[in-house]
Amino acid sequence: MKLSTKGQYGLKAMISLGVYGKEDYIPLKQIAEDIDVSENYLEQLIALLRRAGYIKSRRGSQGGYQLAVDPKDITVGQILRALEGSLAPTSCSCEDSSFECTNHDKCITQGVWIKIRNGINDVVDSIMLEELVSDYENIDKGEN
Amino acid sequence: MKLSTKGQYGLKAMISLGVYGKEDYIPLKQIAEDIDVSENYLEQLIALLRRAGYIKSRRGSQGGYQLAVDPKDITVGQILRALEGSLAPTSCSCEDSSFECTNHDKCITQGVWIKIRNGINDVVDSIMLEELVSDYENIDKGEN
DNA sequence: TCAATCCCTAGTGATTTGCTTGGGATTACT
DNA sequence: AGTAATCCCAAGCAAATCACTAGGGATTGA
Repeated sequence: MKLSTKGQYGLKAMISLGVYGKEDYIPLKQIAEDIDVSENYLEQLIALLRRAGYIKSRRGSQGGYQLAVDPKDITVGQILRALEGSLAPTSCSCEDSSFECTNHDKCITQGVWIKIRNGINDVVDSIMLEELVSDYENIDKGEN
Repeated sequence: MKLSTKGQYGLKAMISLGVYGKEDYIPLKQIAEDIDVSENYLEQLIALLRRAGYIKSRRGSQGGYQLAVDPKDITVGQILRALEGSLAPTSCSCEDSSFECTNHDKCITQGVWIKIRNGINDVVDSIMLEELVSDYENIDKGEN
């Protein structure tokens, strides 16, 4: 029942971009240093977030990445689902339900999995990226 | 972010034992048939639940398994944690915290993981095994 | 005694994870 | 126009984990 490192690094990348703001495009290299992960791997995670419409990019020299949305308009849940897929604990409790329980009316436990899924979504959709960005900025202030 | 089949089969095994009640010891074979899983695999899952004190066993002829607790005294959360370990989404958010974040004061995201963990635990600890057992019994009634 | 049952450990093929590698396309700057 | 900086993309791969299987030992009731 663990999140993969995609969710962990990817969310940190979004926080990092949130801190930089929207004036410049930040190169991959810099974000990778900030959150201590290899550039090549981070690139793949950022691609997921870009395809989801949460990050925009500019190629070439002076290029880089930037948030495509305002941190107060996006939830941690949106970010994690873009990176990890559904946060449901079983395939039979995914939102799209393309994987249905074979014995769907007799499956007692499916109700449990759906409650877990809803519980997770409630938590992560109640946290805006903005909150984490300002947490980060406050810690920096406190330490210097 | 998926539960393993341990949690899924193990919880079903507990429901099955709950339905049988405490008069007889139910042999592994019968439980395995009920929930459609191999005996050898189920045996390993039941061993986890036995070591956690939730199932008792009798060896030898006429032996088998039986709940060691009343279904109204045990939560789905206790069962899942016995099978899966902590339901925390990262090792740095486990209850025992033997895996600490290396950069523990600067880690912004740890707060998110702990909220997810608590959200999951709240859901699963609010469901008693008894509820699932009676759901099962009601479905059987409805179908025959 | 012996058949039924639980108990335990080791092995194993398939899948997923967490990357690395390497080449191509685009852009700013000179 | 050339070149360095950067993003984009797909393939490959070692290690870990998952979901079992296999098989032998211990215990108990008839």
